[in-house]
Amino acid sequence: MNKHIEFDCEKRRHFLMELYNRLEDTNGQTNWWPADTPFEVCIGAILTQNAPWRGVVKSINNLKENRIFDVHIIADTPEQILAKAIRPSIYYNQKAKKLKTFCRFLLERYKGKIENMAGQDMLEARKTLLALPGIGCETADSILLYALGMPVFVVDAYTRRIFTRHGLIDPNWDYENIRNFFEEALEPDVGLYGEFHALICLLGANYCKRNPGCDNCPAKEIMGEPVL
DNA sequence: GACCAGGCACATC
DNA sequence: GATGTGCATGGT
Repeated sequence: MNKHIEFDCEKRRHFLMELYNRLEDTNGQTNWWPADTPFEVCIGAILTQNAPWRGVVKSINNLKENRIFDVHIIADTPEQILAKAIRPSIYYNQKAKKLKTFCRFLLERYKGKIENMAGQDMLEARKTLLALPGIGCETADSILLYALGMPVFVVDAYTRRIFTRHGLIDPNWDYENIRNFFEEALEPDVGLYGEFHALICLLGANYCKRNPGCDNCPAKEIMGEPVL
């Protein structure tokens, strides 16, 4: 027995677009992901794992100020030095390893440029990224969408929490189930996916964190009363 | 001072 | 294959 409301693709598309438009009306264009280069998107995607974004900004600034922010230099910098620079991102020892592994991978396979993955088939690229240690579904999809401009819907903790809370997805669904929920219903539009994910994150951070009743939430009218 | 945030890997059952 | 646990900062 599923607890969530089931609705066909067309109705779902309608609903999601209504939600998207409402969130955009409230917040405007987010222009997420904030990064100067596709490489910076990748580094940010790894650093933001279970960490607030403000810490990631500090970490990236530290890397830049220390002139480490370069694929060759990160690959060759001792973990301790990296860890010190990315301390504000939490789990800095683990993440220092991840950054080095990722940069070495880029150098070995793509001449140090993530852009060189862009010609690859999307599913192949996804598989390649997921095979790397430290890159899970959300991180891989963030890289595919925001660094490579591939139409993948990024699912994060907020997406799960918000849509579960309102009875729109099943609490037991895994990452792929939730991704399909969006991708089946929406056109594969990179701009739409990028903005939608960002708006969901804003919604989560501003209204859902410690507000089970969803008071004052701009999307409540469309999403309905919380059921969980 | 407690709580928890835009995950992931690995151990254990 | 499902569930639990370590990682370990800094703002509220």
